[in-house]
Amino acid sequence: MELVRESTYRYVIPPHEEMRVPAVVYTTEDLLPLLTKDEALRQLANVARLPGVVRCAVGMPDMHQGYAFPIGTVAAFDIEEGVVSPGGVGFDINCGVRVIRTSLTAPEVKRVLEEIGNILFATVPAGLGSRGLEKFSHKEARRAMKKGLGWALEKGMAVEEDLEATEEEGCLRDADPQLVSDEALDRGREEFGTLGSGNHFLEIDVVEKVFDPQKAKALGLFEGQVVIWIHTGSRGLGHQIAMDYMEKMRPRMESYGIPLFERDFVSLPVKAPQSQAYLGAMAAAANFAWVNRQLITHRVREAFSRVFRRPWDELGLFLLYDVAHNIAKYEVYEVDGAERMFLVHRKGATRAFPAGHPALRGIFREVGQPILLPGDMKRGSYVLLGTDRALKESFGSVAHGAGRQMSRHAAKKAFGFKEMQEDLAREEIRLYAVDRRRAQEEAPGAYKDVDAVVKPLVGEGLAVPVVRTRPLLVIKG
DNA sequence: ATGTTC
Repeated sequence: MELVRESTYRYVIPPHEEMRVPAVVYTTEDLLPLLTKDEALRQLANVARLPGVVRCAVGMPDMHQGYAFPIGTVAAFDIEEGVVSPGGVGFDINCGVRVIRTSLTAPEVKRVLEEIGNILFATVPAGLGSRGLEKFSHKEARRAMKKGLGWALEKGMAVEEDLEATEEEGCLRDADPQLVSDEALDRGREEFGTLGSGNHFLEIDVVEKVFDPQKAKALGLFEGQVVIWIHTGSRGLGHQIAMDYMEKMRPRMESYGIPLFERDFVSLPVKAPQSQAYLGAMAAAANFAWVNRQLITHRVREAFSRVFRRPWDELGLFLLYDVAHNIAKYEVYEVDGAERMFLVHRKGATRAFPAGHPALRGIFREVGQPILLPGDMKRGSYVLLGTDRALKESFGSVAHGAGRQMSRHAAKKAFGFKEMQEDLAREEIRLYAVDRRRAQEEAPGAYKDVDAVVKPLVGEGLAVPVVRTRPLLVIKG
């Protein structure tokens, strides 16, 4: 696969064979060997072969092989000529990240860290197959999927500020819960407010470095501050919807003359009825995921309130922001000199809108949209801001995390749980894990260095760093 | 990622 270096951190696969547009990859020389060790570049070239793909297929520095589209991909499709692809969204629909601010400092929280950790570990269901504390009726589950965070607001488990600080205000209006299968709905009903497993986590971090004091202040962030990270998605519900619609859409591809590059590389024209149905069900799963992260937020607020014996708002536990990194949405871009609506797929990629963007609410319209970019449980995570450059080059998108550099299998063999826990303890990081063997797959060494992943994004002007945080306490499924 | 098997 020919990869041409066009600038320091921007590489291009020129269109060849049936590629309709180039593929662009943001990376560093150091990360380049990781990009070529699997099928990710070939998969990205396949994305560039799909009908109606515009400008370029974009690969991020955390890109690696996935089912169909690589994880770490952004691609936009023309509404008339283009396609929608469930494999361009991923199985965990609206997997995403949120950060809760606090007005607490590290020393204040360290004194009670064990108590908070024990409460959170007991009250936030985590692990594979974990069930929520409450099983909702079919009707209630459908209402939640239709209304997203508006539903949590009604239930007294969210405040208005939470909606303002969430991408799409936590609700895709196209959601149609009637398009969600009974099987998917039944899985979802038991999964409200659960963390899940794999790379999902709940973390208490401290802001260890401020890159931009003015922007940090505008976002309510300061050095030494305690913040909480939540990474989870739509659990079995989204997974079931993705599978259901791949099965429905696959047999229709031939009649539209769309090639099937691999089993899960399913796509149909945006206008096809099956595509529209997928988008309605996908939106329902996305809304469910926002509710899921909100219910966990509610538990976090309760835990802090209990330990500090003060209401959560007095402790400053407001939402910094919530971003989706597995989703497809209609967005406006300028392509070939004209502004139009496109269907943007982000799979393992985070939206990165700049200040002034009409989709942003409140303070974010002035400052820009926070990009929440988690690293690993030892080296920490970044908060950055979107830029005009990202809007012009990468469909307002950047990477979604450090990205794996080691397979799950290899990581499990390389890292024992106890040595990992001890290694973290030396850094004063407390680790809780439901499944120890599964946690081994998530060892820091299994991930790329988050600093290295952020470097090309900042270097090419797609994002501006605001703060870096480091973990004090980690909960894994 | 996922009732650990698409």
